[in-house]
Amino acid sequence: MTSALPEKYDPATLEPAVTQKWLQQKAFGATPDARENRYVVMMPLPNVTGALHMGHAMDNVMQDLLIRWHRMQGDNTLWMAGTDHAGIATQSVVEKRLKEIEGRTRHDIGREALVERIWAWKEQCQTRIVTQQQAMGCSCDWDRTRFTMDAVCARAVRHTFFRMFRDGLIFRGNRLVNWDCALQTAVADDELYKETVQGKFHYLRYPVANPQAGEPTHVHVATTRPETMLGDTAVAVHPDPAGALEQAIAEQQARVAAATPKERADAERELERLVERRTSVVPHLVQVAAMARAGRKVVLPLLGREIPVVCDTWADPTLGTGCVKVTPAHDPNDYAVWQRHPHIGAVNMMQPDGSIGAAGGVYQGLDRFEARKRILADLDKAGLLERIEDRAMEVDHSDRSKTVVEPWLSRQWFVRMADVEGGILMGRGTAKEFRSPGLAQAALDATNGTLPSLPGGKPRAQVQFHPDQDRYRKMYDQWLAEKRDWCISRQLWWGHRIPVWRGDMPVHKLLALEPVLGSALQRDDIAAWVVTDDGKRWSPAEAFVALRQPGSPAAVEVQICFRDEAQDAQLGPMLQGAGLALDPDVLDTWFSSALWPHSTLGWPNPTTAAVDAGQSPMVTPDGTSVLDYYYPGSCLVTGRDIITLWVARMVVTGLYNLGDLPFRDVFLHATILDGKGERMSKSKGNGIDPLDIISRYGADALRYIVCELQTGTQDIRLPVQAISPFDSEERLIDLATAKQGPFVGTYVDPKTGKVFDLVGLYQKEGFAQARATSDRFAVGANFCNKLFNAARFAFLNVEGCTFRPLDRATLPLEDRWVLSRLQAAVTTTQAQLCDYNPSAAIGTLREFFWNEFCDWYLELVKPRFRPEADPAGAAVARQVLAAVLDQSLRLLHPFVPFLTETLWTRLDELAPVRGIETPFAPSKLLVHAQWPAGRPAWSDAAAEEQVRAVQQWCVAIRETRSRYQVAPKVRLECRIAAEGAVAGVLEAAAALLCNMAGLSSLTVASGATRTADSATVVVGGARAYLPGVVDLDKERARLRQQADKLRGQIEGLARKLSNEGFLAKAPADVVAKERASLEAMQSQLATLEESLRELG
RNA sequence: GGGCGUUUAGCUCAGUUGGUAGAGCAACAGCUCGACAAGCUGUGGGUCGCAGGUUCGACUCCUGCAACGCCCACCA
Repeated sequence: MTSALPEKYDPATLEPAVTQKWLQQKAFGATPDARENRYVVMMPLPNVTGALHMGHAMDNVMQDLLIRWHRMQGDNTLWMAGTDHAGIATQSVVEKRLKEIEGRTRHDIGREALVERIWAWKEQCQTRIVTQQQAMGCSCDWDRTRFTMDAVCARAVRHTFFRMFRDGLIFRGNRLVNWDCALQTAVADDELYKETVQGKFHYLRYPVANPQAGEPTHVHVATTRPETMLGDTAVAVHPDPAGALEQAIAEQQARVAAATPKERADAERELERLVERRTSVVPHLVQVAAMARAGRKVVLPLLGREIPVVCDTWADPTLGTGCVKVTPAHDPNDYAVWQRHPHIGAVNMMQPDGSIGAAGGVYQGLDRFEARKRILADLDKAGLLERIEDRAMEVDHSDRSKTVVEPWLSRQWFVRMADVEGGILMGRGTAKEFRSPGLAQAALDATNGTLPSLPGGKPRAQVQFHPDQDRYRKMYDQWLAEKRDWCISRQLWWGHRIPVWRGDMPVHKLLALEPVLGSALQRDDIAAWVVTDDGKRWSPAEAFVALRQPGSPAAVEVQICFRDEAQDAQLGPMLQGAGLALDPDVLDTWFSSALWPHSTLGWPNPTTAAVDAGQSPMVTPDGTSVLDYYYPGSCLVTGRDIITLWVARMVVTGLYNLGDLPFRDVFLHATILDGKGERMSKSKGNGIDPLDIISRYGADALRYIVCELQTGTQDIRLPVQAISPFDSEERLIDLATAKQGPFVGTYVDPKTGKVFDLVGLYQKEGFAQARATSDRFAVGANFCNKLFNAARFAFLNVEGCTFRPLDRATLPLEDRWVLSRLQAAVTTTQAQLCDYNPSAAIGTLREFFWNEFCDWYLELVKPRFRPEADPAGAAVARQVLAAVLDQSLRLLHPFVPFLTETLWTRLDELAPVRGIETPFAPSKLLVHAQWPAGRPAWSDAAAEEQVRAVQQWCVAIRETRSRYQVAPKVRLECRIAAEGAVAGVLEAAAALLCNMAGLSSLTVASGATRTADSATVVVGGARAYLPGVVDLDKERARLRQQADKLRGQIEGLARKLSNEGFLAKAPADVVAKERASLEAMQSQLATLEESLRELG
């Protein structure tokens, strides 16, 4: 069977056939074997929130590039694929659609129905994602694909939670969280974004309770969120307002003194403002501070609750009124005040849905924004609203629901990231066990090379960031250094349920249970804690002792976690009988993705991992597990936006569970932006589907461009147009200027005013689906077309090629040259890939293949394939051609795998054995072919030098022809006046030059003379005459122009070389180089001048 | 407010340790010559954001400024 190529390059038919072939042959499967060298990449698992966009394409292509490159280098290569359930993100997408399309909320349909819909959505997304990845050529081991909520991952989550819980690293605390009132869940700091809103700053007056003579009757406070006053538990004032203000004034004076003229005015204005407060504010504050010390109170307006005045340095006499209302349950700073003054207490005035709770008195039930209006109106009526100022504010919004988040006091689960007393045992029970001060510290040590050595004394590996180690490590370090506790509970319906049974229990009941519980709780698959209201935490054994002491609390909370899920069913009923219930919350999605590098490999026990039907086993017949073989991995490829969210957490859990890093290298690729410079994202609806690009340009073109775009750390702006679905003729709509439509990912066509759908999610709603396109990818398609056609030409000529050992020294010039250039390309490409520079690597290959191989070599060898040419020469040319094509296909394969694989098959049919001195290693599939090694022996400086001369002459002659508009078909006679080495080279290469420059004959003689109608071509110090090209005026002008340009350059160089400073201080080799180049120019100028004299 | 990044041809971007600026696309002129018009051949185009400094010499190093972007913190 032959695989003859079609006449035209057509990726749309070629690529699916290749995909099918790869998948059928399971070409990407990974199985542990005897090889020591392995290469493992864990795919940054896409969320099942929609289709992939170009940002994912970048991520996937970079990984595939590295994977294919390493696979060809002979590494045992695993690329693990999979998807993330993405708790809040997925649930909110499904909820949003429910709202948009059906106008219903999750509460309308209920928990079960919603979860069911999310599963259906997940299946749909996952199918689409895998389709997209396979269309892009991702060479993942598809038989090991995981999902963060599948049985294998779920078990790892469970075990990790259990271990951390048992180690006391997971705890439940009453903390202020960012509350999303729309989704009704806590969200992490990094799930927030800022938005500037026009808000108002309200000055309120709180009456003093029973004011005494000489005391102010009111205390003034200011707030942007007046409704939070319902939760106020104190008013704070600085303990020493006068002193604090004086200090601020002194600091400002110093600033004025040091200010640049430009800053001075502002600094002085600020100083004046502060000085003015000495009289306008401080006397009042001093009185208030005295009242605070006297234990005086103020009356909370509207509610009539008396609240204390406290002294706290949080209240800043330089700002606002100098006094602050304290709302511990709804403001992080006020929360801190509460921690310093526990007696003031905290009042949570808000319900989970953002409405006012029971503490809000008559305002109960109102939405917070409605309550704000009513409260302001009522305060105004009571004469307690001093004034209102407009003010622009940066307000936190939830990334998922796009609504304002509220700081909200609630009980949540946390992972302790800070150092703990006695440290933490990392990798417990493994050979790599070590002790770390804390989880965050372990991750910091991992990038600083300060992890303790392995038990044998060998130093541990260190995480390295590429391509800018310093910059990205700084980001990572800065974030981790805060060691902030990680809030892991989410009040969602979609995710891993928190596996803790808990409930309040009267102490006498707990103590009565000791005989039963005592022994059970010592098992190593059960962990339990007893927690008191005031935050004490005891192990059960400690609790049984402590709770018998006098003064112990009457009730405590009991928390129990089982290591294995099955125990929930077995022992749950008993716990329920004792008044405990399974925590209703689910885990933060990052908790499961943090485990990805080992959960996917079957940790904690690959032998018993419940893989899906049809998947590859986790353990080979000889007993090697994928976890042992493939962990730790090699390289993590991702965008810099999740260094903190994900990278750091994977390092933490890898060290904690296994005592070893999940990867050594982190490759951070560029971010893809849209035409407006905004990051592509699913939630913004500006992400374009790689399949749209593929359908127009092909996956190889997409990959080529994505590689070319990845230069270093530069973000990539990708202007995108939609192809109008409303016209029969193609019409492009610029997405940077088109207005957004009603739903995410829909836009309005400016011409027809009709809405179209770019993300393909609203067909059912009747919106026409539009494909996106970007002409940037045409460049990639052009390259593929060139590759295709060059190969086609080669195939016309290599048929019947047989291998016989060639002696390079005897090969014709052009053959030695192309092998030398190939060798250079191999070495350079390898270095650039090692350097994580795909753009440079594909640039090198393009340059070699197109500008050297196609433009010169193919043209140079063509004569040898003509029927009248020497058959022996043709045979050698065939062999060299096949060999260079072979190596080129291998080199290009990681970049443009589909086309190269297709061409490889054909090449194998036409010339099964290829090589120069010895045959290259064969392979049926290019995927598994051996990567070209550098062959220093193929470097041939002499051949390169000679071909360079041919090229220079050729270009110079072509330029002359072009200037005189000599038709390409017209073959010119050429006489070159040259001697010595130059003449030798030209004589040897005369045939090549005639062929390339369209010459009928070439004579090289020291005494060559021009005819009257000759054009003159000057290269270096030699001259060529092209008779028959007459126009003496034009010729003179041309030569003069050349000479003038040269004179300018010579003048500059001469000036430099006459500069004594340069001669004295510049390195000798630089001076020598400049001298040589000056001499060369002078020689060429002399020749030009002589030519001009000849013309008269 | 703190930290980081970017600014080079009309566009998108390269430019490794300082030695007079490169590519692709676009533009212009000419080519249907047996692989390729998604191509071939040739041409034009830049005060390297601005101002100083170091140096014999600065796109490159230092300082300041401007514009744009990102991250972190804060905002009663």
